[in-house]
Amino acid sequence: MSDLLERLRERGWRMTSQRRVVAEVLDGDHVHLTADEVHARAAQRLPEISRATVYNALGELVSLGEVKEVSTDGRAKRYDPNAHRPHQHLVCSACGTVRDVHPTGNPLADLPPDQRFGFTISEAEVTYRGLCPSCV
Amino acid sequence: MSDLLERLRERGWRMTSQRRVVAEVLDGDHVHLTADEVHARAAQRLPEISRATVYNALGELVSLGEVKEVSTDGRAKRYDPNAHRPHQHLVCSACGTVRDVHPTGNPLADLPPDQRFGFTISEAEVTYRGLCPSCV
DNA sequence: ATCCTACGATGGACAGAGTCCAAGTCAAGA
DNA sequence: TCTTGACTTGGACTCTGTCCATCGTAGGAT
Repeated sequence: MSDLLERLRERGWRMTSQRRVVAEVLDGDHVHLTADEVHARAAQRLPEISRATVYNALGELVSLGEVKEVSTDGRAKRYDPNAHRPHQHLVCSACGTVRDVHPTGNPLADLPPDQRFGFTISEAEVTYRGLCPSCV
Repeated sequence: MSDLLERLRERGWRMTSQRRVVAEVLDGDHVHLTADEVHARAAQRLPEISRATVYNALGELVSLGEVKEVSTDGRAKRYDPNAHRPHQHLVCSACGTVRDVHPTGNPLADLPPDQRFGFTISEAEVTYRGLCPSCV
């Protein structure tokens, strides 16, 4: 079944029903749920799961590198399980929908040394904003 | 004196002591303050200025296009008065410092049509993350 | 210079997102 | 099956931001 569950088990993540449900909710492509959305979906299967547990599990998945946090709008963070293939995000300014996209080129290469100001740069995050087909 | 103040006056922005102080605090280069930081600095000069007023003024400056909102970390938004020259941001993952940078190339051009999924894209925001010289 | 009034400021209540903690529960190894 | 350290719970708390009724004032009118 789920690759994510497999990997977590292999890495010795203590499996509880709560963690399983959170991981299952996040599994898949083009998933960009907020913590509250994850909680709501998890609660459909496990009604008494608490918000704190969801936050804990999400935080651990992020630490493990299995999920990426995405702040698209300065409001709730979204959690993106597609952490293993580098990609960027396309965000609808109206409805907030998020899509994974794969631009050509490497944005890191576009930052010349004299623009790095002594920073040790580790990543470049690109967010494309516009209106999605349903919102035009 | 301040270009920003000049422009605001010309555009008929009703000038109050509070608004003046907020605009003065924001004036300058490489300024990326949070609303609370703006409030703290404004309060040094005008002790009774309220948080609501700062938020109102910031919101209006953003609507007027004189200031850009930047969410670098999913926490407090930062306000960037350098709204007239397009630029991107370099953020220290440790201390949160933000620098304006000017990458070469146009990130919008790096998103091929088949990666636009019917969106009408209006901008591309690039955030470079890494460690600043003081945090390495 | 003074008056008017619509627009702006105030602060306190409220809301949304997230963190923390003490106490209870349970996964998984012995 | 037992044990125990790790996990979960829910409520209190923090931080960021918004809302609103009331009060104050900038700046045009006189």
